[in-house]
Amino acid sequence: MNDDLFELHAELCKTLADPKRLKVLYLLGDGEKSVSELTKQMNLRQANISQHLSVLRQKGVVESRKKGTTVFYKIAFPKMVKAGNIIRDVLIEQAEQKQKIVRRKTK
Amino acid sequence: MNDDLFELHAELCKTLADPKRLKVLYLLGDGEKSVSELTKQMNLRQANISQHLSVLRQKGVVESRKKGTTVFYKIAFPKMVKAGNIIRDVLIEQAEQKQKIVRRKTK
DNA sequence: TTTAAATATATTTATATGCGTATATTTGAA
DNA sequence: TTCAAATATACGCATATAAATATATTTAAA
Repeated sequence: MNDDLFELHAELCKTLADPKRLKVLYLLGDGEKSVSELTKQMNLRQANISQHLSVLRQKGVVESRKKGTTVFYKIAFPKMVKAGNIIRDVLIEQAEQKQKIVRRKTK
Repeated sequence: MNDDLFELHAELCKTLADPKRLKVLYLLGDGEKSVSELTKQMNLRQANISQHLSVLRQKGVVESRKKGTTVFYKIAFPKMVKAGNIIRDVLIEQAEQKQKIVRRKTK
């Protein structure tokens, strides 16, 4: 196993290691969206959204398309995002399990 | 979709967003290992390994077991690591694709 | 060609994180 | 109990990153 791959993998994780960016990807899950659409749905400043989109684009996680003054973003590698969703499902499972344990203890 | 889940997910990604920690998880893939074993295989200082293991343990990614002065670590949620491996596979695919494009262009 | 809308970027600030060094803690053996 | 081995932790430093603010850029329309 090549160490470079761990570097690459870590880079990707770092790219995804931000709740705002994860939410952007979630919102892009059902098709491409413009920056202004994302800005509205995310309740964040436009500059901040652009910064995050820039990170995601540089790392190849999203792609952009320009029409007039509007820029549309979409997910570049759906498969990769699917993997992320699996992780999220595991997290939910975990959280539910913890809840059960807490309930049992407090009974 | 609850925003807390994105926070949780980001936390996990942050935990995995380090090449050393990913390598540790890879090494733990075929069973539990002691800190000293990991230190040897990783070619890092012992303190540094302990720091990384501490992060992984605090986030619930690994579990530890003590026998004498030796502490053994193992992966806590194999399913989660499996998801990580899917991501790695996608990364490899991507890298291979890029290589092909480069080859085509340089011909 | 001016203007406004949409988006991107530069800069600053605050905070987080990894590593190295040194030291503390725990445990078994002498 | 003293010592050594295995592991963990505390501290300082350097670097990376997110957010806010301000400004630049691009494009269409008036």
